Amino acid sequence: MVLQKRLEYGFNGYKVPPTPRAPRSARKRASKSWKKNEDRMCAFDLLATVAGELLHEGDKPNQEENKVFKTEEKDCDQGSCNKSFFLSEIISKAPVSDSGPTSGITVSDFSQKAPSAPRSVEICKIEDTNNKEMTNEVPTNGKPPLVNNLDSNVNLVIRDDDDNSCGCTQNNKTFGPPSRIGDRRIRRLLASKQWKNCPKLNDDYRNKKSFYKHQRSLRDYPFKKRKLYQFDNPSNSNEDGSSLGPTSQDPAFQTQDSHVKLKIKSFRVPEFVIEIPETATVSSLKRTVMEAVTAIFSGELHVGVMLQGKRIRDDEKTLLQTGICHDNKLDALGFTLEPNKFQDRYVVSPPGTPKSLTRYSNEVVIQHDDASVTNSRTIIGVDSRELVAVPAADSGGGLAVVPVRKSKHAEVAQRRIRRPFSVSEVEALVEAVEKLGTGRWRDVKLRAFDDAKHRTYVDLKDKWKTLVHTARISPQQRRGEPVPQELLDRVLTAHADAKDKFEDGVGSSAGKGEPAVVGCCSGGDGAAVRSGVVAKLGKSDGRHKEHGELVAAITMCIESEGDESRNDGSDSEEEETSSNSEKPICA
DNA sequence: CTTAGGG
DNA sequence: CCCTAAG
Repeated sequence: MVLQKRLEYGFNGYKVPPTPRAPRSARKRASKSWKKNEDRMCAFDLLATVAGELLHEGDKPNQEENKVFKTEEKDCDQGSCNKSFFLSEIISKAPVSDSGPTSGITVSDFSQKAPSAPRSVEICKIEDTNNKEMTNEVPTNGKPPLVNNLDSNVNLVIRDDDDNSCGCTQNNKTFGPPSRIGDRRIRRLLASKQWKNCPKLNDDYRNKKSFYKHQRSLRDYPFKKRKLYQFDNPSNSNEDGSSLGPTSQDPAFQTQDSHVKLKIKSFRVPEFVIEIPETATVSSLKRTVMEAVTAIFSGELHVGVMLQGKRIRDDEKTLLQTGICHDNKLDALGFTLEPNKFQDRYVVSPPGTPKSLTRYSNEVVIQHDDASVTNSRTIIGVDSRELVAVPAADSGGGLAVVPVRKSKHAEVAQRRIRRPFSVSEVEALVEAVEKLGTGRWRDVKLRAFDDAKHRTYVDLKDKWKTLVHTARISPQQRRGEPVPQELLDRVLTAHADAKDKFEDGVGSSAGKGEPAVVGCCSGGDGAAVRSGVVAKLGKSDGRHKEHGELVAAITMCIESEGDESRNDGSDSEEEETSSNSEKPICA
């Protein structure tokens, strides 16, 4: 199930290695499988997860959860809450024909919304993807409480209600340090019950172990089969508090005869701004949007439940008691996702200086260095967020997501995003290798990429590898931003030199460098074009950083939906992943 | 930590 | 890019 999968992959969309540190094999597996879903919007499933589990958990309240939710106590009812994402969820009997175009992520602009829109479900947008009237009939089978219809659809739409500034600020601090990892947060939501009495779940390996174990059991439990507590039995809570054993909760699963099935057909992300150069590729755009959206949901989120426009504060109440299960109006039930105000902050450097956005919650920094690039910028942010200046440490041009891991614990090892080498970088690399030869990547790094923190010597070595490969194939087979033929020729030469040196001890330059190959490369007008590029590029001062110009700053590397799997494979080919559409989006 | 290669 | 076996 997606749900399970998502849990494994974590909140921010990146794979989450098995608990503390799993065997390489396992991690590798996870990594592999993840790649295939890399471009998928995971927030979607995530939300589904939240919603589903929320209900599930709702039946059996627990302290841990209370802590979490109390954070939002001071909430929207006072019109003070800013930044809450309303998830309007409805249950309709409309047969699911097809989610159609609405399915998936829709980025829409809600900026038009009335500033004073009351924080009620009314403002929630409900998408009827089928254009059918949404009804919320209660099952006629006489079953009272739960609106449960296997055929029912639930449209979940996220509405950004940011008009009111949030007053629910640091309350959370009172309730203990929130998890920084969204993924972890979710897990806590899922199995918080079991952790009620476990104060330091983060540090205890064994606990973690059992925790995950239990979690798995939870996840594996067929979603539709999960039962909800129908009766709020005080004694239950007691049991909860006294038991950590996974099995202690099981009875809950079997008590009910009716359950709620939620199906999210679509949702919208809160308003945010993205600005990318016109020369960016469509795939770049996609990636950018993806990252932005992912970022929004990757942090810690607070979940609130609203019924009839009213916020349900009592977490101890059962769904039944709150009436959630009864006559649900179409939009009666709503969820609010509220990013932790302090964790979900983006860091934007002052205008004029390189833009950088930081998301602490998932410890990913999105940076953009446009010191010399005026026409390309990427802004990802959520309005009314706390902004903090942060030095743009990244020297490479373009947008980059740099994992910033501060916690020494076994953190999720996120795959670095692809950051195609710009022509200027290639040039710098070639230049360095020409002097140092291959095999001294450390030196190459120091010499030419010392200030490019995101380029490790391994990266350089890899790049060289692909460069050699690129130089050997025909121009038509190359992808990404074309590398000037001149550079490729030098690559082959340098490579041959190094080879000679090693094999024959002969240090002749040029000479025997695969003639056939060279011929292949220089042939065709492609080379001419590239030459032109070279000319324009001119001599750089050896520093690639100053030449983001060519690389439309957005080094986004979207593997186009179709052939994404190709790239992640072995040789990460050249630049702009989406070589297929290197043409400007407009003009 | 670096290299060198396979994936 | 990642992961690793070897220096």
